Amino acid sequence: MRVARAEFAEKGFSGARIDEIGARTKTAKRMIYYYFGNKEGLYVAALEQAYADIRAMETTLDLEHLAPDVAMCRLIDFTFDYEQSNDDFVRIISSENINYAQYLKQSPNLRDLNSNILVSLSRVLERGYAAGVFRRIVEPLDLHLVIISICYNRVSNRHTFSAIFDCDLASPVVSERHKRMIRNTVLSYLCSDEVHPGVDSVEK
Amino acid sequence: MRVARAEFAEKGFSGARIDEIGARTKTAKRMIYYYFGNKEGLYVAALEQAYADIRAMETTLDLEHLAPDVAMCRLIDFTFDYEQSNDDFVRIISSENINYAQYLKQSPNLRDLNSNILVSLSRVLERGYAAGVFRRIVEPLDLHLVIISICYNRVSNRHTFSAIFDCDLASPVVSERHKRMIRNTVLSYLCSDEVHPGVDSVEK
Amino acid sequence: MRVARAEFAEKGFSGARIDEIGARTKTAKRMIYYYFGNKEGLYVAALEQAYADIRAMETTLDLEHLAPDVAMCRLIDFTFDYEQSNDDFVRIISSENINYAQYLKQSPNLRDLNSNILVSLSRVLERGYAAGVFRRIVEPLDLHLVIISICYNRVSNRHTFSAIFDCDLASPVVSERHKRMIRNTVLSYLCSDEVHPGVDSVEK
Amino acid sequence: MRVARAEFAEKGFSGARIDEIGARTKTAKRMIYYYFGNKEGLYVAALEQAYADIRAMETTLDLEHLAPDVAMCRLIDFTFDYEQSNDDFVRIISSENINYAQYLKQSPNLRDLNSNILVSLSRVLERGYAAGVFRRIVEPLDLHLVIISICYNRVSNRHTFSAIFDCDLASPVVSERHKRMIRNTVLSYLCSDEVHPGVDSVEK
DNA sequence: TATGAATGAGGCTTCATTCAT
DNA sequence: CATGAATGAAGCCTCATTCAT
Repeated sequence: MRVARAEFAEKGFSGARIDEIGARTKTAKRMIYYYFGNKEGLYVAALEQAYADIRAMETTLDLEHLAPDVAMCRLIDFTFDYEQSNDDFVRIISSENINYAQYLKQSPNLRDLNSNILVSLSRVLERGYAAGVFRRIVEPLDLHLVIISICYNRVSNRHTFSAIFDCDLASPVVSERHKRMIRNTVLSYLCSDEVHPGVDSVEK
Repeated sequence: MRVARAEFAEKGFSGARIDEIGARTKTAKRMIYYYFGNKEGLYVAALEQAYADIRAMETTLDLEHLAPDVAMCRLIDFTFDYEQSNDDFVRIISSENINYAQYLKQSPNLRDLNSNILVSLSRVLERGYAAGVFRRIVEPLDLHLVIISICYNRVSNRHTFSAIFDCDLASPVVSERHKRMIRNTVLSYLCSDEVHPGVDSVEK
Repeated sequence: MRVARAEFAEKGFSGARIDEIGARTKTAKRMIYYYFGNKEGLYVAALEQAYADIRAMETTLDLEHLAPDVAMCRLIDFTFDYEQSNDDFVRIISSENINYAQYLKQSPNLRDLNSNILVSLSRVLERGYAAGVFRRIVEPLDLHLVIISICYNRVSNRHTFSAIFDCDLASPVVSERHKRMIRNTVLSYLCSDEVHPGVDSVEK
Repeated sequence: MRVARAEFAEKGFSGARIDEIGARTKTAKRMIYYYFGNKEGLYVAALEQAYADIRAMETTLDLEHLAPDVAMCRLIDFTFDYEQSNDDFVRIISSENINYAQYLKQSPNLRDLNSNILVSLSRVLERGYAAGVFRRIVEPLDLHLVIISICYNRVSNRHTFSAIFDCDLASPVVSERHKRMIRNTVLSYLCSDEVHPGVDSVEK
C-alpha cells in the first residue's frame, strides 16, 4: 500500500504500473485484484490513505491554547512543513486534479474528512477578532486557500519553477525564508484592513 | 497542435493517446512522427507553445506607466485572469511537474523565456520602494511565488478543492472575491514591514 | 446446485464463472471443489440432474390408458410444454452439444437414462398400427427426432429466430398455434402412407 | 476469417481463443484488433458471413420452375443438405442463442437478410394452393420452423443424441432415411387438412 | 467439514511506433 | 509529402484452482 501510494505519486494514475507495484511488494500482483478489485480501487485506497494521514496529524496541533496570531503561525508552519516533507501527498493530489478528481468524488467518506481544517481556522479567526489582533474579515475557506496555495505550490511546481528560475526551493535557506514570508503575508493581511483598489480604479 | 496541447492537458503525458490526437486532426497519425519524431517531441512542442503563449500576453501589460501599487495590482489581476481562463496551460504544467519537469529541462530555449516576469516585478518593486509606498524588502522571486501560487492553485486544484469543500471556485462571485483578496494580501504584505515571530518564539 | 445449473445454462460451460456460482450460493466457492472436484465435475452433476428431472416427469404421463392417437398427442404436448417451460434444460443441452457432448459421454449412467422415451413411443406406435389408426411405418427414434426437434428448436433458437423474423415465439397465441401444428404434422405423417418422391425424381 | 468462424463455431464465443485464431492466421493477432476492434467485432463479422453464405446459396434454388410439391421437396432437401454439410453454421448459431442473440441483434443488416426464405416459401405455398395439391392453410413462418427445426436439430444436437441413443445421425443410411422422412412429414401435413384434436379433448 | 487468502497461467486489449507504398 | 496496414511489447485483468488453517 505504501508502495502503491509511492508509485501513483511518482507516475500519476495512468503512468503507474500495477506490475511495478506488485513487484515491489511481497504479495503478488494478483492479490491487488483480490483486495482492491482493479487499478482504480487501489488508487482510491491510496488516495484515501493520503488524506487520512494528513488529517491524523492535523488533530495534534492543539491550537486552542495558543494566542490567535501564534496559533495562526503554527498552523501555517505545520502546513508548510507537511507539504514540504510529504511530496507524495502533493503529487497524488496533483495527479488527482489531472483526473478531474473523478476518483475523489466517488469516495464519499473523503468529503467531510477535511472539513475540520475550516473549523480550526474559523476558531482561530474568531479569537483573533475578539482579541482585536485580527481586523480583516475573511472567509475561513479563502484564508485556507491562501495558506495552502503557497505551501502546496512550492512543492507541487518546484520542478518547473526551479527549471525556469534556476533556484532550489528545497534548500534550508530558501525554505526558512519562504516560511517566514508566508507567516508575514497572512498576518499582515489579517491584521490590516486596508483595501487596495486595484486595477479597477484605473481606466482600462 | 492545438489538439495535441488539449490532449496532453486533459490526460497528462502518459494518459494522452497519440491515436486520439491523430484522430482529432485532419493529418494522419503517421505525420506526427514525421514532424515531431515521437510522443515526447510532440509533448515538448506543446509545452513550448504553452509557455510562448503566456509570454506573448505578458509583454502587453505596460506596467511602467502605472503607479507602483496599481502596477502590482494589474500584474496580479492579469495572472489571476490568465490562469483562470487557460486551464490548459495550468494542467500541462501540473502534468509536467508530475514528470519532474524532465521535458522542460530538455528544452533550453524555455529556460530564459520566463525570466522577464522577474524583471518586471523587480522594476515595480524598485519604483515602489523609491516612492515609499512599499516598505517590505522582498525577493522578486518570492513575491512571484506568492502571486502565482494562489492564482494557479485556484485552478489547478479546483477539482479536489470543490470536492472537499463543496464550493465552486469558478463562479463569478467567488472569483471576484478571491481576486480582491490576493490584491489585498500582496499589498498588505508589501506596504507593511511588521514581522510576525511565529511559532518559533514559542517553546516547541 | 440449482444455482450451478442456472449458471451453466445461462453462459455455457466456458462462459460460466465458478466464482459467480460460489457467490450466489450460501456455501463458499471452496466447497464446490470439495464436493465436485472441479468445474467439470460440477457441470456433469448439473447435466445429470437436468436429465434426471425430465425423466422423472416423463414417467407420469401414463400413456398406456389412452387411445394411440390421443397418447401421441399427449406425448407431443408434454414435450412441447416441457421444453417451453424449461429453457434451462434446453440451454444446457445446447451448450453440451457445443462441447461435442464430451461430458455427457463421460457419464455412463446418463446413457441408458433416456431410452425409456423410445420404449414409450414404440408401444404407442404398436398400438396404433394394431388399431389401424397409424399406417406409416417409422422408427421410434426417427419419430422422436421429429417431435423433439420442433419443440426444442422453438426454444433453443428463439433468440435468433425472433431477431431475424421479428416474432415472439413465447407468446400464448403463437405457442398454441405451434402446438396444434406439431400435433397435426406428426399425426398426418403417421396416419397417411403416401410417399412423396421429392427432388430425386427430378433430373438434377 | 474462415479461421475465426471455425474457432467460434468450435468453442462458442467465450470458449474461443483469440490467440488461437491469431496463431492459425498468417496475419498476427494484433491485426484482429486493427480490423475488428475486439473479440466481439470479430465474432459479429463471422456471424454475418455465416448468414451471408447461406443466403447466397439459397438464391440459386430456382424454385419457381418446379411444381409446388417438387419445389417444396427441393427446398427441404437443400435445407437438409446445407445444415448437414455446414456444421460450422449450425454451431455458431447455437452459440449465438446461448448468448441470447445479443450480437445478432446488434447487427441490423442481418435482420432483413433472411426474410427471402419466407418469400420463397410463401410463393410455393400459393402455387400449391392454387393447384389444389396443398390443402392445409399454414403460415410460411410456421412451416419454415418445422423444416428448419428437424434439419437443424439433427446436426446441432447430434452429439447428445448419439450419446443417448447410440446412433450415428451422419451415416448415409440414416441421412437418406431422415431426408425422406422430412419430405413426407411436411408434404403429408400440407396435403391433408385433417385436424387432430390432441390431448385437449381428453379430460386433463 | 468448512473457509478466507493466495496464485500461476493465460485471457483480451492497447500502446507507441514503423513498414511499404 | 502523405498514408493505411502492420507489429512487438506490455498493460490490466480473470480464470480455475489450491494452500493454510
